[in-house]
Amino acid sequence: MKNKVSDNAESSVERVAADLRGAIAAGIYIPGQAIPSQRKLAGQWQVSRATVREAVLMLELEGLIETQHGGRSRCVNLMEPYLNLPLETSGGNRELQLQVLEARATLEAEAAFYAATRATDEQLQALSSEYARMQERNAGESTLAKAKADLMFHMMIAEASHHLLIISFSQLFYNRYFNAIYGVLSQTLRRYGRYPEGIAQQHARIHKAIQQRQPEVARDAARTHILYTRQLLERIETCP
Amino acid sequence: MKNKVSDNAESSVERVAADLRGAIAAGIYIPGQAIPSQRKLAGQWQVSRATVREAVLMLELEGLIETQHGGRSRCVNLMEPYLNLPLETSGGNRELQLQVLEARATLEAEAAFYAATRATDEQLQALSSEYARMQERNAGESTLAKAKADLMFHMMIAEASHHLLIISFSQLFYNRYFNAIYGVLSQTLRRYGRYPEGIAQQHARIHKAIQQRQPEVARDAARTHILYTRQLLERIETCP
DNA sequence: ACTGATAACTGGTCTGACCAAGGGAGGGCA
DNA sequence: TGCCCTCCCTTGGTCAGACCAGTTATCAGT
Repeated sequence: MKNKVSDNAESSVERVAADLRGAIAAGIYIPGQAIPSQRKLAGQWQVSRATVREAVLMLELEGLIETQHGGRSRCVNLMEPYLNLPLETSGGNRELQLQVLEARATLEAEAAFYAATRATDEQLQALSSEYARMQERNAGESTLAKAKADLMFHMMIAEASHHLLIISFSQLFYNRYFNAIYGVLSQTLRRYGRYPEGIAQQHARIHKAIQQRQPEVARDAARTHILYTRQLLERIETCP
Repeated sequence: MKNKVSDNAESSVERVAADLRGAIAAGIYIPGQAIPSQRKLAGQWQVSRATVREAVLMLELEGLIETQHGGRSRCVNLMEPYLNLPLETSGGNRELQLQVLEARATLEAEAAFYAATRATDEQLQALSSEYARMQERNAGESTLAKAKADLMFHMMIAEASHHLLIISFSQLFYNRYFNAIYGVLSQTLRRYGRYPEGIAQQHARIHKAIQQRQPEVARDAARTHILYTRQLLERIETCP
């Protein structure tokens, strides 16, 4: 008798598609980043390219990846269609900045949590390098460069979370609200002339927690960090 | 410059998929009925079987067709998942019978309309043959046989409509409510000993209108026919 | 440093073959 | 006669290798 529901004898293409879906969901392939070519995937899974093509077609119809003749196939950002918020983010709108930072608090906290849980050793190492680089850069470079270093640090944490939704959302978030977020940093720097003590310490705490794989600590550290930033903005607003 | 929206240079697989979709939507392939094999489709469209397979896969993921290893691929009934109504249709439930006939009035009317508009010449000829056969059978066969002949006549009209939704719905409708519908016929026959005058005339009118390709007339004739049947049921109910 | 040709990719399609599973026609059995 | 079983053909699933058509990175020449 056949068992349609839990059919163990799944076809090759379904197996490949499931693996690929899993890899994407696990953040092994980052949205916007190219996935291996069909030929490589075929070799990797020991199936023919025809089978890989059918699997890739399935994922494409599901909206997980997109292909381009001649170009490489890449994984799409799942949040793209759902994040069409107005982006008048010259950095001047305080209310929006505050809201963005509130949303970011949750996002960063979860990203840090999962990064501490699931980051690969290579990612931890890369994060460590980037952290060191950020500290160097902190002494004597332009505000923009510091902002970008800060962004890179947080983005790497998001990617290390291996969580497709977090990665997708983070990408869009940082792309669209770069000004809103780093307008805070800019104003802070203008006011204090340097990073406030807290930020460097918080970055250190986040970094340490992730490196030591302490998810709860990392989540709390990230959340505290963002809310601290938010507080800075409020202070600037109320005490010009 | 590329035009993503109205890209004229669509790929082969997309063209084949579109054609196949069109053929199914046009009722060329009836739900439940097998579509040509991939090899035949490949020959038909002058493309490779790999391309056909990708097109078929697309339609399968869209839920339009289903494939079975070794078996033939067949077009699915779109309404199946949406028609899980209770089917206690022993033919005794008067209220349900009335409701069914009301729904059928609209369904048959539209089917007749589109049949008169889009039936192929072959289908008109087949319908004519079936109509003649139904008349012969009307003189001296079992009630069940008459009911089945009646059903066949209406089903052929539905198929000639070349309207996927009408065909899908008709299939399920007649399968599930056969008893509810032909309980009416059975009771009518028991009461009058033969078909009421009206029914034969109405069948003739529907048939004639479709043959002469008069959509409006066909629609009206079909609607009148079903509502007449409904009226019969009410009369039986109120005057036992 | 910039530009333009070029070579090395990529995805899209084709061919022909084999395997495995369903389905129908026929023969054997009761 | 009627049922069941087997065999064979067709079907979908997979494979290998090839070619075409776009993209992209490289590198020589300006």
